[in-house]
Amino acid sequence: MSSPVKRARRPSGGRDALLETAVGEFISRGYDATSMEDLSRAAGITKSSFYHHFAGKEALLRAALERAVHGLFGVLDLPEARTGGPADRLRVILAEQVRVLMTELPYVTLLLRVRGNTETERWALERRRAFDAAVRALVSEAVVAGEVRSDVDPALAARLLSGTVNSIVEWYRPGRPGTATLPEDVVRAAFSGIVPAP
Amino acid sequence: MSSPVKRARRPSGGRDALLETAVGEFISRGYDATSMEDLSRAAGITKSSFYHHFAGKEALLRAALERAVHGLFGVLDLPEARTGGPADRLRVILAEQVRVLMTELPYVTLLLRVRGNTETERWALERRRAFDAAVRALVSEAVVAGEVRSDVDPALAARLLSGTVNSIVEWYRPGRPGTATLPEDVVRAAFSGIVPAP
DNA sequence: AGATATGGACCGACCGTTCGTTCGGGCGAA
DNA sequence: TTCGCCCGAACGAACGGTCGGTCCATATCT
Repeated sequence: MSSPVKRARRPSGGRDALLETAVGEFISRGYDATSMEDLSRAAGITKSSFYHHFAGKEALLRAALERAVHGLFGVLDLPEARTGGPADRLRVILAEQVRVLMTELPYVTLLLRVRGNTETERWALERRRAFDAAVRALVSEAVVAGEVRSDVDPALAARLLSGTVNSIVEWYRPGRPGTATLPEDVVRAAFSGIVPAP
Repeated sequence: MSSPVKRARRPSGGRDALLETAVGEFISRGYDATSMEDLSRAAGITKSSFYHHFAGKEALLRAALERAVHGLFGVLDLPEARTGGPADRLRVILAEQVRVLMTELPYVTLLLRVRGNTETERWALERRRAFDAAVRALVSEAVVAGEVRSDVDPALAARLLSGTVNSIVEWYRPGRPGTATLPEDVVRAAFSGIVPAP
């Protein structure tokens, strides 16, 4: 038989498990405030062992941010996000963006906290801007097509939309009750009000 | 004549000017990634001179966070925020919260980035939670009073509201055109949709 | 008025600590 | 024996913070 599935024998695990642990630490303390020793301790190995799996601290950040960016842009490539009226496409993208945010929570959280100190962080910021620009263009399309009320500034609406969706990472935690319908709830809030009149 | 107004003769200025400069650096690089030498350079004085005005790095953070918290809680004490129906009070608080966010932009921005690494940061987090709890209680009141549609989960609505409002610090910059009506625009977006149907 | 003392603002040099990273080697499975 | 995985010890750099002292406008003394 061919080589079986390589499974982690130690609790520290392989690259992916190490990355997940590290991202968790980055999120709870902040990237700069987290030392390589913090990461090693959380993973159950020494600092020098960590360098056997990753070239350095920034390589960890890079790997995490790439995963988040990949997930986010995957939403834009979805078939349902590329056909139909602008308002419907916007609905699909919103709901899917929320879903990516839920499944890739730690990585997207990290992406949303990047400040642009290093080349890696600046790359991530540029990708975020590109994503937001795509959403903004879609809102403009929807206004022109008359599919949303004309008293909205597309730029403002797009910013508030991004802000609303992205803020979910501040409180959503997987496995908590009442969040199964979150993507649809967010779409409804966006189109008919967060606190709608009766 | 009595002693005249003491005015800063040097560009570096007194405590307030120093604090403003420091907060600006904290925001653009992140608190942990900003060194005391970065701050001194930005203020035009040496590191040791900076310690003449502030006890240390954390004292700067504390001063900035206190200013932000004070501004935010001032909104809850407004007369219009304490009388009338829950929906109207919510409207007032939302608009005023946006206004505080605009006038105290750098300080509130810093407050929203705190992670809880030090005692000062944990205090700030606790104050933020208290503010959010007040808003959440108000949303619940509005639902009970029938002033908003009953298909909203008050907890979710309150979280999305906070997220939407707070996300403004990510893009709002003073003196930019088209933001004069921002508080009212946010209230409208919250009650009838960010991207409202026609 | 002129000499002297006071105190706030500022500075260069330095301290101990912690940081990210490197290095040489140990150890068990294949 | 090789190779993946791991380790303790150490590196130079940068960090937050301290120290003794200079400068100078103003207040006080003679």
